[in-house]
Amino acid sequence: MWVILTMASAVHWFRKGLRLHDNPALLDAVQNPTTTYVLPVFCLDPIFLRPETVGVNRMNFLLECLQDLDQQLRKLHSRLFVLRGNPLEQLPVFFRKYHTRLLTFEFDTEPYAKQRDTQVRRLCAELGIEVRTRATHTLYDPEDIRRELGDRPTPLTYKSFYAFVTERLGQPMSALDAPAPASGFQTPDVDLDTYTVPSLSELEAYQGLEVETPFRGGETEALRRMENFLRERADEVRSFAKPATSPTAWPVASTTQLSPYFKFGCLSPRLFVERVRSLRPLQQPPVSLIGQIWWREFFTYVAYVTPHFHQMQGNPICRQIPWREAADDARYRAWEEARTGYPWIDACMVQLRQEGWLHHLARHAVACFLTRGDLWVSWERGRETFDRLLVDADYSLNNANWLWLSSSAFFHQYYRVYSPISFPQKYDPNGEYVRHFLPVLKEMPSKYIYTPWLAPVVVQKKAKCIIGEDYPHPIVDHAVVMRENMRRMREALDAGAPQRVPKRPRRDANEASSSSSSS
DNA sequence: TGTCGGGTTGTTCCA
DNA sequence: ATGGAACAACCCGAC
Repeated sequence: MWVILTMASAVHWFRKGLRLHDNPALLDAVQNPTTTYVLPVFCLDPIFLRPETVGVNRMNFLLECLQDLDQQLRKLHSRLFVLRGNPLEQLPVFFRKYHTRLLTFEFDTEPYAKQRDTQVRRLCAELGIEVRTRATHTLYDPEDIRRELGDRPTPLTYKSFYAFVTERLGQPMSALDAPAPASGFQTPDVDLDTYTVPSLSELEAYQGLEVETPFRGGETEALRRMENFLRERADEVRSFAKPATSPTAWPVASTTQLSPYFKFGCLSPRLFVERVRSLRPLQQPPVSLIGQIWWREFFTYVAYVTPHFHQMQGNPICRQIPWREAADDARYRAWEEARTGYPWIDACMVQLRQEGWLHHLARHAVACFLTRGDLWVSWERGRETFDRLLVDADYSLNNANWLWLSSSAFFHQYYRVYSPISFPQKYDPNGEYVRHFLPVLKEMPSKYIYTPWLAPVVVQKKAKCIIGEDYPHPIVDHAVVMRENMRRMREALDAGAPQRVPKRPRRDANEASSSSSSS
């Protein structure tokens, strides 16, 4: 113990980036010449230890990531130190105990992380600890993009973002290897029985909650899944076109399902891009597999530089739309609890709750239904549900996609509405997906699987599913509310966009100029 | 403060 | 059966 107390240490703080490969901040700690020991740390922040915020499926996934990380580190004769509590309180105690001189971590763009990390930096300055960070959650450092953009406005379309970044920044950095066993990775052999990775049952708030997700956390699993997909489904990788994949494929999904691993950084996007590029010829962005990583890049960047990105109020790129009052939440609850009476929507919501994952187009369908399509409930509420239930819930991507689907930002063709009936019909005419996730409809004839309320009573009886008793009546009439909502959207745009020039009137130039000469 | 082409992933109807 | 137009008409970015 005396020895340890006199030797300086470097701490690598894992938050996301839960991997050993392509982790330059970890390598900075390992290779730092003025410190003897490396202490890999994760801090279980109580702000995330609540099932109302982080659902049981994602919490379990996180703990599995930490277990895997610990095991991988032990192969390097190191280990993971798991601190419990607010990092601003726990880290300094740890720093003093182990004479920390250097702190490294992966740069994080999220608002909570930004303010937390600012405080940690301040604290380190007081303690005389050097801080080094690396931006490795995305292909590029968002600060590099911001610097290149200079005074230009933030690109709000995929194409303009992609064109600008590829032209100005060229290829992303290549992925780095994990630290080798002989890399000088030294971790003191102390506190063996403390700072261990907890099991789910040790987290009080999660006791008694059942884990249903099929996703197993960790870098090892991420790499295995990626290599497996590249090997077994190479043709699909080459021809991959996201809009052409099926949202009803189950149990073998039509996509890679790597999103939970990207969310926690179990898998480096740079490594993924390099590995996919080894297969040729490839489909091109935006629909290609690499194109998907660019969507992540685009949304992460815009979320980073946009104030109040997670809400309508004060968000400069968000349409101001008078969504239904928050107090009137019967519709929201029906949606979240899979009781809308539209089998396609409800089946999706059951899969979301059980597995913590939905195909991208299924997310589109339920998001459109909750907001501009049918229920006219604020996208912020749907965002909260996704944030709690998705194993892959990511601040930037989740908010961006809700902005998109509610046609609040990025996407503006609000008259394109997903039908909860004909949309799933083209992928799954027999409704196998619905029958699996809503067993109450298992016996319903295919003709009525998406519209069971239209089935004659004898058919309902024969299927052992009486609408109104065993399965609810539709909460709204899609054909009717869709029209109403389009009109509402039109009104909201007229009211909220004074700079907008109405197309219809356009009488003459004089009138237009006199009405707009306000300053 | 114009114009126009295009926007990862709509639906319905008709030929 | 598949492909194209009507539906109603948005905003962004490039010129």
